[in-house]
Amino acid sequence: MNKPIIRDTGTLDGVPYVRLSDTGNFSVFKTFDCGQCFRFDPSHREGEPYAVSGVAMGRHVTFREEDDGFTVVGADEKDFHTLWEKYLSLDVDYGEIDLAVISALDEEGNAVMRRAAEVSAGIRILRQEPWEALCSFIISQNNNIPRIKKIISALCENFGELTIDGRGKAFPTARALADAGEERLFELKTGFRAKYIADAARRVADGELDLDAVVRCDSYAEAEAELMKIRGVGPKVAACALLFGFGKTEAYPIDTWMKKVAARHFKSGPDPLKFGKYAGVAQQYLFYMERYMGGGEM
DNA sequence: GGCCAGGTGCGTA
DNA sequence: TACGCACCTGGC
Repeated sequence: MNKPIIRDTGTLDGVPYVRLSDTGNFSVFKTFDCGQCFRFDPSHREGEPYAVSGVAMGRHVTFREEDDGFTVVGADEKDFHTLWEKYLSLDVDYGEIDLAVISALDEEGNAVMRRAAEVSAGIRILRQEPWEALCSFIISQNNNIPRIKKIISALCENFGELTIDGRGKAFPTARALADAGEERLFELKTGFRAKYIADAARRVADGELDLDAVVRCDSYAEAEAELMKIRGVGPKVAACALLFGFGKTEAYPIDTWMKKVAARHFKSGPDPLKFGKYAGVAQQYLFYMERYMGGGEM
């Protein structure tokens, strides 16, 4: 695979930026539109190239599409290499993964996967911070995306630290949410999830649950079991957290959309084990096709 | 006004 | 083990 090439660096109104080319088929739009993260929103003006802005890794940042790549605003060259290249999974060969996921099933299944990979081309599985991903997907249960974003934004506003450039609030630490307590969390409209967030925050803050150990854990079953000790974390929430925050690309979250796509396109399954290490990417392609492309009809 | 939203825990057979 | 059902809340 080609490594991204840095075309230009500089500052605009005192804010550093890095412009990149040779980023493969990477799509800012699809990556941030596919429901894997909840702290970014479109920020371009009408008629301008698509851009999203938000806070991740404790920094305020903008990703803007360019004709030959994209620009990161709010980062210098060093930030790009130490933070965003990994965050955006630009070090991963998606060409190779695509080939693997569209040849993992039988003939009929492969045709569906080819279509899903085609409409999802450019999506990257983000490597979000473990605690943020875990907490976010606890909030996501039995909930819709606008409200999920609203709740997370309220948590950040109330309990998050200011970003280093002072333009936003970081995702609150587990300690901050543990100290806030269930009642304060409930007041921020988290609903029945307040006790779940409080339980997760307490376990992490107390060191009872070591998130870094879960990241390092080679066994998916063990990692999943560890997260599922938290009240309110079932297989779906665990899988989402592990996929989007713990680097477990074999995680295969099955939600209502995946049930729809299975019913629509497959007699049974598909069997995630057939996708092996890249089940999570296959899942995201199928999910995106069903959720955002109306099921992938031509 | 009832149903649903990227589920989970709990009670019941 | 396998269901059905309640659950906070906001939008349609």
